[in-house]
Amino acid sequence: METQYKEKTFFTSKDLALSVIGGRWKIAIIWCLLQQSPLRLSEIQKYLPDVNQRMLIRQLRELEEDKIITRYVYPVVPPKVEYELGEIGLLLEPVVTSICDWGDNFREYLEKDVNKNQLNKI
Amino acid sequence: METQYKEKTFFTSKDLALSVIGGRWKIAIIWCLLQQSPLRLSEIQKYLPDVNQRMLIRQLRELEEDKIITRYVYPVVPPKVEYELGEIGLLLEPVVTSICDWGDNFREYLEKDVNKNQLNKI
DNA sequence: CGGTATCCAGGATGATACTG
DNA sequence: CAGTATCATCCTGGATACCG
Repeated sequence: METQYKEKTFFTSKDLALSVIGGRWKIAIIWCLLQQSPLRLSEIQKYLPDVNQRMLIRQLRELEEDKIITRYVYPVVPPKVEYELGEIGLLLEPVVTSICDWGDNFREYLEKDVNKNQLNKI
Repeated sequence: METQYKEKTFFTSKDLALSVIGGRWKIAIIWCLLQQSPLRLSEIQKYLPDVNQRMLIRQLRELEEDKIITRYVYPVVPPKVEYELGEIGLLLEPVVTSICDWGDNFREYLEKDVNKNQLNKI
């Protein structure tokens, strides 16, 4: 999902939000930066081993473009770059928290379901 | 994004949640069903005119598979099908709400930004 | 270290037409 | 109405090579 709000004029709040945070790995990236901040690219990669580097960088760039995160480049050798949530990015904490909470509920729900099925087999 | 939790063994809560609700239009669909329920396919399409029918149906099927929504088929002519959030799907309300709230914040943030840029031009 | 460039493959998404 | 089938396109992922 690409950033689109610059080209469109009308958006509901959910459409606007989803156009920014709906990308494949964006919530995961924001989750990382809520755990620890700032983070270097290599550190984000440790948090998210399933994301390949190219995709990770793409999503980071898009988040940067939308001012969700800030990218700090230190002019040193070897290069050092740090990522950090910006003002509006930090406000995503309730979104990430509610998603994680629901994930917990869903896990319990799945386990209840497993138990039910096992009972049915008796 | 496809449902994956059936094949994988280890998941953080966020990964589990995202594997279920991370699909391109799933949050939007859930948003619809929180506005009004039950809904027929054609009604969801009115809520979400940007989603093509094939994709909408796919995402509905995946959500059904994961027990987030329930699909009721009435054996009438012409066909009548209704969609409704299930027990665990209803618990997604805080997720959708927090996303909408953030969207509002982001919109304000963008407008502040526009004003700043206009001031800079003076 | 933190990228970019390229190629290739597969899956996700979209547009359109068609059907029971 | 609620889909399915088909075809085209875009997004994503993996591997690799290379650079400042």
